[in-house]
Amino acid sequence: MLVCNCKQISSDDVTRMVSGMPPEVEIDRLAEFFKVFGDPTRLRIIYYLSCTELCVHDLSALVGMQQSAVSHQLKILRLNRLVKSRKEGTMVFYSLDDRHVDDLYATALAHIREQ
Amino acid sequence: MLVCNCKQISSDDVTRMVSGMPPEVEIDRLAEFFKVFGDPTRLRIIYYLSCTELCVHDLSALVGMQQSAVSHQLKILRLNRLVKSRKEGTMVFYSLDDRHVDDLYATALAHIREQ
DNA sequence: ATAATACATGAACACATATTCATATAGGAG
DNA sequence: CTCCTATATGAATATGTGTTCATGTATTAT
Repeated sequence: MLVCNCKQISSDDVTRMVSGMPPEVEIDRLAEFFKVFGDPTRLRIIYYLSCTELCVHDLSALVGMQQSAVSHQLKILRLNRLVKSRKEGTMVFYSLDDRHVDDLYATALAHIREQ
Repeated sequence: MLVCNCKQISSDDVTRMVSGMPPEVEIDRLAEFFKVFGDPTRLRIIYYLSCTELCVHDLSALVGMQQSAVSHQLKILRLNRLVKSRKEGTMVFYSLDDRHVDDLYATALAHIREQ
């Protein structure tokens, strides 16, 4: 790996940086994970589920979208282990399934609220 | 806003949830912000900049992408105030410009590393 | 002046993604 | 059984996004 010498970065430093880099698989999973939060509809769903457990119908009423759209998004959230579901009769109740969600939410909110 | 009564959620609770919901503009900015982290190339750039200040040429060598691609991504990072730039002659040095970046990175990494 | 280097940017293209529509499945009521 | 409700899912479509290519701008050197 060649690097220009504009700042005279030693090849040791380069080696350290490159080897400290998380493996590609992890970077990809990380990107995938952030992408899940990168959609307003999913963020609204996450917000409402942070208030209380909700069924799909209630969620779609609250976010003002069709049931199908909400189901599709819930599947993405489920696959990324951000929500879990519980079946009760014909209904499925969803709730948050990750203690990191609130942290991420709060940190990101702090960022965008700074000027 | 109508909600089914499968869990007998009081209309007071609904009002509280709905009014506690961040305004649409904020949700959109939040999604936009997370979207910035939702790309492997940008995550790699962020990682290298978390090690040290770097010029565009070095960055493109490190991430193994064309200078143009890196410039495009740096613009996105700059517009979202995650990196700042400093000009020195013909070169432009980039560095991280947000104290929340490390937090987000660490929290998300903790999530994906759990099982 | 010209040449060379560093970076930025617009256009184009390929690919991903969110929503809608239609339909399928599954459970409960009659 | 049939009907209805709740949810899931595949296909289609419109929109968004990342990369490349070509080119533009700016600074330095000769």
